[in-house]
Amino acid sequence: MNWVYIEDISNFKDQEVEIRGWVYNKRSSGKIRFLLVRDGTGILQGTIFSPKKDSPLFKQFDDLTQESSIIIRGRVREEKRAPGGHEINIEEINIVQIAQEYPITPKEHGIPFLMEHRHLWLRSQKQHAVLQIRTELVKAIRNFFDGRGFRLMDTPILTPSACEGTTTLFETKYFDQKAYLSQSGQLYNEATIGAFGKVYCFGPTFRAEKSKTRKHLIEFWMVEPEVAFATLDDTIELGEDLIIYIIERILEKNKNELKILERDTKLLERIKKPFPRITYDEAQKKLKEKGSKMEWGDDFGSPEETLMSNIYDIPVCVTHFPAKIKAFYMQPDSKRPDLVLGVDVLASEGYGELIGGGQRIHDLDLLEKKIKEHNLPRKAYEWYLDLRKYGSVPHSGFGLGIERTLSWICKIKHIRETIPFPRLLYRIYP
RNA sequence: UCCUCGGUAGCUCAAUCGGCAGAGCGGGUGGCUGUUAACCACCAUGUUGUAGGUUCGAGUCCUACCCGAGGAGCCA
Repeated sequence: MNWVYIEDISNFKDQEVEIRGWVYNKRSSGKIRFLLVRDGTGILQGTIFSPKKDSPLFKQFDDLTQESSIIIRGRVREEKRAPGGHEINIEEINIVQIAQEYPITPKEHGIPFLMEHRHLWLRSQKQHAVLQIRTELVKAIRNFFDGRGFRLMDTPILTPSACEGTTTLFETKYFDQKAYLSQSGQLYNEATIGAFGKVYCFGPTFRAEKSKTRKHLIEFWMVEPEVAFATLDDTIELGEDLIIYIIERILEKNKNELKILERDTKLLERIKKPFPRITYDEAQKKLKEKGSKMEWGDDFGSPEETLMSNIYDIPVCVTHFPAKIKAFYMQPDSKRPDLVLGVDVLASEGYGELIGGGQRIHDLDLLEKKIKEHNLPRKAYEWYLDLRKYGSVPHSGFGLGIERTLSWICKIKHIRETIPFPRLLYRIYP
């Protein structure tokens, strides 16, 4: 018999097929029974029809519990009354396992309970839809960079010291030395561009910050392109192109998932290039007018990010930040040395920073000076300084947070639902 | 780390002034030939987060602790 997946069911009209999956729900009405089966690709309604009450199929149906694993066989029909428009007349049920009483019922549950059952919660429709979009998002990102000739460079997760020094790192043992979990692959990719020209890394990132908000994960995924000879403007344009490519791709491939999530796709459809650009100076002034207490020299707070996304209905690029609120490697603006050539791309609809990046310092003397100013251990950065000794070039890049981007596209309230097993402050189970 | 809120049946919640701990879902039993989180009838379900205190009497008041949620700072 023909084992098929539910997503392909419309190709098997009036044919005998086999479906392997789990009981999503069941209903009965006297001599007709309805079985909703889930197989990871969709949900299909099966019917059992019998004039006799003591039919063996009915007995099997009655034994089934929510999430029991089964293999069913029968003929596929088009059926307007069935959810999804297709239905299977069940002729045979093969019970793989009768599930114990399933904790997640088709009613409401609280967040603590669902988080405790994350391993099962993934089976629910909305969670399934978000993660389905996640796989498409990752594929889109890879296609985008591969299609533009970027080389994938996997940067190390175990690193000998702080990449940026400022944020908190997870410390671990490396035999008889200390090591830290990576919080960015950027510095390493500033080396690989010397070998490959344009590169990207895509991997997990760890931040031991005690952040407890809907925008933070302790472990998250980030894609970081880096391009030799690229300026700030080049990197902004690359970021815009990437975001637009992702959106177009998901709008095309994930119509069904976006519908399940009740996402208003009009807000995504109107995102076009170029994104509005605003300097830090202008942004600070504008925010002050709108009632923010932010002074020149302060970094954007959460209320400021929200204010910004109320002003614009597509993502906005903020550039030219005060040097003192940004990382040591950022290239100063030649006209205003107190500013750096950095960019933050803030999402629309209040989803915060999607991209952070900019142009890096390529001058050896300047970089040495900055390392000293930031009290960083010079020895750890010897290799990084080497890159400025042997054919140094202006170069730029950025990092885009996968989960932030996904929560924005799906309009999910909390970032914890955008990764199968979120690592959060105070939660590492399951 | 700080601020705010919460913890009662498997789940979601209710319980008036401190006075018998209860409803829906889920589970069980029966009914129904097109259900859409089906419906109808009946049945069972409790260390009220933990420890102590006040009181004739505590889910309710007090103290400490534990766990969780929302937010801030920091960031992608």
